[in-house]
Amino acid sequence: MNIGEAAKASGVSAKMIRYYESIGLIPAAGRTESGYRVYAPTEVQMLRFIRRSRDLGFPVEKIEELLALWRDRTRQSADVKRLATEQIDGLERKVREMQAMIDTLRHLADACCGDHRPECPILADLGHGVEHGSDCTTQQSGKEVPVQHFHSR
Amino acid sequence: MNIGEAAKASGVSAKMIRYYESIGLIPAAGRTESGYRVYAPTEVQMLRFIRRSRDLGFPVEKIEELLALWRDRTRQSADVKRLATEQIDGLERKVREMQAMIDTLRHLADACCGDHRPECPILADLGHGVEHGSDCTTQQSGKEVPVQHFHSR
DNA sequence: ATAGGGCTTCCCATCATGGGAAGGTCAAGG
DNA sequence: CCTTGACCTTCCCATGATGGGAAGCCCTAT
Repeated sequence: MNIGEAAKASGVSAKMIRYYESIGLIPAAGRTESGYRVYAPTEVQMLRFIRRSRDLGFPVEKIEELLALWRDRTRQSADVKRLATEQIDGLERKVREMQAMIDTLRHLADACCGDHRPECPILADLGHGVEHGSDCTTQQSGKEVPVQHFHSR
Repeated sequence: MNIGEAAKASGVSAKMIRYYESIGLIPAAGRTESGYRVYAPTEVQMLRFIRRSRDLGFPVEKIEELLALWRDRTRQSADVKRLATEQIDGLERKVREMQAMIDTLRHLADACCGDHRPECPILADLGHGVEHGSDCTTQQSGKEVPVQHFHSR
């Protein structure tokens, strides 16, 4: 099995397989006489493990630990669970950060009528942190569109 | 106002200010005779605009567009709102992706008892996409811990 | 033998940010 | 006046995971 076939079978691109080898995440593959890398099913399985771990957002550094635990028959499942839990916590923190951005953006976008006129509370906020209350509603036909409540998270 | 003061006043590091200048996001600052960059309040305001935009997750490329609209007195607020909405959509997509990872990870972590024994459904899943049903509960004292339902966001 | 496709290595780019070195500048205090 | 320390300048390197591409070798089918 050469690198192209291993790539197809594992879902990891040939480029990435070489990269993982270069940084020592996987052991150096065997070679044919002409220098082509050769992969056995075991190695493809390891590549699939890496692929799935990446899909769950684990950084390569953590995958190194996961692989070590995978190979270690005397591992304690607590160690694996801790890695998974830390990963969950990290993802949740990022989600909270992005959710805060989304909430702010939606708040601003809701206050922007989005028409042909130049008045824009979004730019006003970015530029001055709410300077002149140039809310586009002040220019409109009397119909007040009150700013939405800001739900953080 | 030199670069250090502008950095403090805007919340953008001196390093980043130079970088933004080098990529043309901001115009080249004036210089003293000795070559020090000089910043006027207007420029600090622009830096604060950039800072706030970055805090909302906008990539530099989009900030360029936002700045152009900010300066353009004949802009249409619809254009600003479109940028904001696209940003919201992009963030929400990423949040959904991460939420899916979180759900999968929590599902796996819940199935792992996390004790001293080596049996681990997390590793089993990563290695084989659920091979031998080596759920740790099978080894436990009869008390079944059913796998949680998997809510995909 | 030749063509095409796959393999090899090596370099470059991404995106936004920080670290650090080498050297010039400024202000305060001896 | 000179030193000291804190600042500024430019330039190079690193991050993390990935892709693009060039130059050159190898294999297989025609």
